[in-house]
Amino acid sequence: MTLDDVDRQIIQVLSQDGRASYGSIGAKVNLSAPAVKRRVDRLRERGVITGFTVRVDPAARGWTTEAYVELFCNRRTSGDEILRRTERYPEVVAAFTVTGDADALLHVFASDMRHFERVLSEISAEPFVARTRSVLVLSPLLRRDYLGM
Amino acid sequence: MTLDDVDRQIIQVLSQDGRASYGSIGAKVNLSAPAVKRRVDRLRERGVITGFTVRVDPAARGWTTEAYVELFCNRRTSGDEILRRTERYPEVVAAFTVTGDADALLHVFASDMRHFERVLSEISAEPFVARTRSVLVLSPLLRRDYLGM
DNA sequence: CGTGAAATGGTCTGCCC
DNA sequence: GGGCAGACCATTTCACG
Repeated sequence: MTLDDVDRQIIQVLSQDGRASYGSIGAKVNLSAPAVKRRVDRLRERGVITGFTVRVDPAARGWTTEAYVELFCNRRTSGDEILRRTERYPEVVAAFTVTGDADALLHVFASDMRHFERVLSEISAEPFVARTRSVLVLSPLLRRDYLGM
Repeated sequence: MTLDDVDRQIIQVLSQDGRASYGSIGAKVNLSAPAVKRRVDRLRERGVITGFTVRVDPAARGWTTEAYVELFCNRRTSGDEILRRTERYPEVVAAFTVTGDADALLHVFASDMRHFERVLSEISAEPFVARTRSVLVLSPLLRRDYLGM
């Protein structure tokens, strides 16, 4: 379960370039390419690295509307049920149960305001949802995809 | 600025495996490897694809505490200033200006509650911050890194 | 857990459609 | 815009320290 310093360095390099070759990673962390590969394979097996993705600019893809939607549930609704109902919306990119007065928090992308309004009204109509409160993103200031810690 | 259907398919494949070879992508979208590469290069030039990253499980990396922090600012603080002050915290992975009573929203990861409390008090002590309100994540239900739209 | 070499397979350029 | 061919480079597996 413990990550050593080299593991952290490898993750750091991959976070900045997920397609970096094992050789080039090795050059930065003073390791040979096979050694880097073995470490990456092990990090995947251990579940630290869960995969690789492309970073897409939401606006450039045409997703101009971004919001966080707080969900207030009627009865005590389980996280599993919230997940099952909300993951069917492709617009929902993240969902959490949270502390505070709301029960859950959804991160939502939509192509425009009309689209967002439609999705919001559909989510609001889910049987377990009592009400919602939306916070719309005005300007995305920072989007990191890794932590330098 | 327009993405055609093949571009969307390529992004979809890359979102599931950011290290997929151009040949294997081409097999799925009925294109040759060089054709896929040319499209990916063009998507990068146009700013649709901003890069490639590794997907890391926060818990497996030791980040067990996750929170959203709403920022209430004293005077009218510009987004630029909020960015300049908050990006110095490696724990802050995302920042937005938002609608509603709060001025900005921060997405924060910390190794534990003590760590989070320390970061929160440091952020609260920033001169432009009047007060904060934190929503702690209990269970991450869903983390998508792409939209199927 | 590391290295170095050898076989495989992917990338990428130039050229043609 | 896409396909093809070939040179080049990365990945991957192996034996070995």
